Amino acid sequence: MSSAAESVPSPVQTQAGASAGHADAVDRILAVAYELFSHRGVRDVGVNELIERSGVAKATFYRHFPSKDSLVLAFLEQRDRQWTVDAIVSEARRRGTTPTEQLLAIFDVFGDWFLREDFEACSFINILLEMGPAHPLGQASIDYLARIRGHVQALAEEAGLARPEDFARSWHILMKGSIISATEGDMQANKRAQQMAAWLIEHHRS
Amino acid sequence: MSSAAESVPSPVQTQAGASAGHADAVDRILAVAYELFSHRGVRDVGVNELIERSGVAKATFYRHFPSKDSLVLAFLEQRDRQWTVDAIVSEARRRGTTPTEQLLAIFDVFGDWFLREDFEACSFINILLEMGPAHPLGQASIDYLARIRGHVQALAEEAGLARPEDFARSWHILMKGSIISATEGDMQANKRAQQMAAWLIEHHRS
DNA sequence: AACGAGTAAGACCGGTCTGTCTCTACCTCG
DNA sequence: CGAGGTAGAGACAGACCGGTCTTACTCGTT
Repeated sequence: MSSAAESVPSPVQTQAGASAGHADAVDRILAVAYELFSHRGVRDVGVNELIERSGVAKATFYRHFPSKDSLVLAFLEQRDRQWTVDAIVSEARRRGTTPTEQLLAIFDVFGDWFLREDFEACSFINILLEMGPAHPLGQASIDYLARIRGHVQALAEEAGLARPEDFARSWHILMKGSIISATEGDMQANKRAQQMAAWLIEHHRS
Repeated sequence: MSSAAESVPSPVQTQAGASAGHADAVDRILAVAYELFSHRGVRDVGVNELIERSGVAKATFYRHFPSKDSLVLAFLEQRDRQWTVDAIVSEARRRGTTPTEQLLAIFDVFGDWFLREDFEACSFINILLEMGPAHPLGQASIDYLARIRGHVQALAEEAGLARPEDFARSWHILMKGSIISATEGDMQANKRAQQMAAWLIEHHRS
């Protein structure tokens, strides 16, 4: 179940005392990986491009990440922190005052996100569909998607809605569907989903 | 807009008069391509595997399809016929008597489809996300997704619903979101989407 | 001053990719 | 019969893949 966030080489405690001169190689690799994986997926990005863009030797790369897939796992964890938590959930909580407002604000945040010219869709969906649900990276993506549902479920409980888990699963259908529609070019997808989301809230009151 | 269904080598009128002895090579290639592309996407399937599985020489393959991408375009067209039209839309129309029932029956058909052990998700979404919306194959996928919306819009018009295009776009969000949820393993995703779909119909009456 | 750890640079390996080309066999039509 | 088109089989090219390994350099610590 929670096999997603586990043994990925933590970029924090890199090198206990022997902190090398330049910016840590691990940090540079992770920054480049985030940029490339989030916009182009996994298979389209090769190890050679990753090391060239991060100015790192191949041996250094493989000292910190035993395989390309392990770097992808680290990217997914980073994506959960920077995108799911910081960019979406925290921002939506900030924009609303009541839990219900905060829930609906998710689709306002989506609206701003859809308009970015480097809109990259949801990496968890992308990688799940790219690798398939049986692949370890697909499994990890499923775990992180479940974490997103967990945030929604927490807000539903704060709002006192009935059957919070069912609510979160239906809500997530609206989130994912609107992201695909935005990828197709529908810039009003967030508004359409938000309208249906309001009806969903209404039917979960009581 | 409608650049999707165009110059793909039609498997019907292959060889006007010089019909070769065995089953047409084009038909075998297309059958194998449908099986492999629908379940594993584009990049995971190589030309060598395609020709081996269809018992065809490489030169024969490239005589009929100038590139791998052109075969993918032919697959997308076939997918539109066999899956969108025959398996989903026609089946949903068969299951319901009124246009409203036929619309809601889409999610009953989805329910049966989700339960298949070789459930392969939506090839148009898969390839759109795999190649990106800027790639020709991603563009073609967007076109075929628009055709799906066209079927929904037609049913909405038959049902006399208000703003049929907006209705179809919202409806499509539910279809796509439930497919992703099914890929994650939620076998009730069709029911959740169907409930929200009923509310959507309700709000488009008048 | 000497050492060891970590680094950049890049050659290298075996394998895969799309796409081209050659060769031979067959079948049909004139 | 013979020509032309289509077929299967497969070698080959050129690029790229993930991953291993060697070399030389730069540090901080002792």
